[in-house]
Amino acid sequence: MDTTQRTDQQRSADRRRRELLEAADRVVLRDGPQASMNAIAAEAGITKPILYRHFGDKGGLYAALAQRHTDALLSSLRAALDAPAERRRRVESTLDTYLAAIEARPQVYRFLMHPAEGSTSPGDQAEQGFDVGKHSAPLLRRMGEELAQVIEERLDVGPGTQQLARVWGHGIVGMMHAAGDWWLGERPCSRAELVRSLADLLWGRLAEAGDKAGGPGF
Amino acid sequence: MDTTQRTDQQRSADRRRRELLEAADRVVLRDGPQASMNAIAAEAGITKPILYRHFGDKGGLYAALAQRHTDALLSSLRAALDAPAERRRRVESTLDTYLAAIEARPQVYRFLMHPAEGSTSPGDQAEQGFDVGKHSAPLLRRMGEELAQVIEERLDVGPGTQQLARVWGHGIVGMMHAAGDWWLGERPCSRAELVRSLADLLWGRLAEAGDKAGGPGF
DNA sequence: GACTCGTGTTACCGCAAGTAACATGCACGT
DNA sequence: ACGTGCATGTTACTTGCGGTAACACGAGTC
Repeated sequence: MDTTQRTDQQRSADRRRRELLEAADRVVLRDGPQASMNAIAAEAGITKPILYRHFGDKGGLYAALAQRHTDALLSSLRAALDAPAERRRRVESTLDTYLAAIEARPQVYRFLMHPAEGSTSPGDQAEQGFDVGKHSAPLLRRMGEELAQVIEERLDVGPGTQQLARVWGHGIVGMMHAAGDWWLGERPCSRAELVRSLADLLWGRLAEAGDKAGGPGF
Repeated sequence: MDTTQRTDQQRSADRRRRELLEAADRVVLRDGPQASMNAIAAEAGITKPILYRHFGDKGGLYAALAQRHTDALLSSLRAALDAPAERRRRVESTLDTYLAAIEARPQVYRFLMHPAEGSTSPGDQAEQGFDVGKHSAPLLRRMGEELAQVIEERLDVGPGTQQLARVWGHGIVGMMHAAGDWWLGERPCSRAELVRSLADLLWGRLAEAGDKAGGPGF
């Protein structure tokens, strides 16, 4: 059994797969998260079963698509995080990178932010019990873990650093995501302002702020 | 046209509506967010069309259900936010209240955290274009706005307070949500530890922390 | 008793996910 | 040259869900 032949087949399959993913990408970009398998197949010039042979089910396609974008975004974020500058500047640049990305392709990120959710396979009966948690998108999870790792590697906050880093990683990512989502919907200010405000929050300006006169304080 | 009769009808309709919502509640508690209209109707001892007469469509039922829980949760949060204690303690208590809630009824909150999303009505063709943004759950939005208002009312951070308050409101809520969601899935620590860590983050411990030796810093 | 009106039903449509089962083209071992 | 695999493609189907139309019963009103 020579491996060259198998490699050939695999290569062609991989190329096809990439083509299909690009078609899917186009459709998602156009139709948002509710893009149907039929529509994607049509865009790719083929029919549904091929998609299913390549990706198993919709979740599989979703996962593959998500990974592409997640990888791309994460590498941008890593670059921002690794740039040679003081910490505050790096944090701001990272926030801005994320926001620029969701601003440029909202439909895609709207798609990415959802869990599998459409996991109601017909024959399925078991396993719908209590798989609680992990309802949030893989993208968020991955970003959270990634940031956690960066924090843990580079920051020294004494004992319990590891735990703290993970909490902070997910927390910061969540903050970024929610604020970004809200901002995208209402556009209440410029991206730069948003970035500054969020960085201020992380820099403890909330804790430092003085109470307003008259109230019970905050 | 006497109004007493109409009031009677309305009252009975309202009671029925509440019964239906409680049935829906039970189903969502059991089946999670993918609870079907059929299942809910069955739980209520009736059939689908009645649900549709009461709530219009699934989004309507979702909205009604969401409002109940959102109201309940928000009033708890407000209580925590209004308690007579120093700021840090109030923030921690608010975080803990939220986390306790999602811990107690994960399925419900999993349900609440989703947008309408199932908005593919059959006859619908228009309006699926670019309604970008507002993809996140009403619950998150409402919590964000609420917190923003509290911050704006009670905090003095100089000019631009209003804008800052809204950004912070949504950001903090997002942080809480994402961290909570992750925590619920992995249970890496106790609720109290999580609360402390998040409060530390808001208190600027990230900015204060020293760089670890050797790395490029963070 | 006919009229209406709210409550309930069955039976259906449209659509999307996912699956058989069948067809075709291309590389091979003999 | 010829069958044998095997990937690629198709059409046609099943299942399940959101949503609706059309009909049926029961209680008050004139």
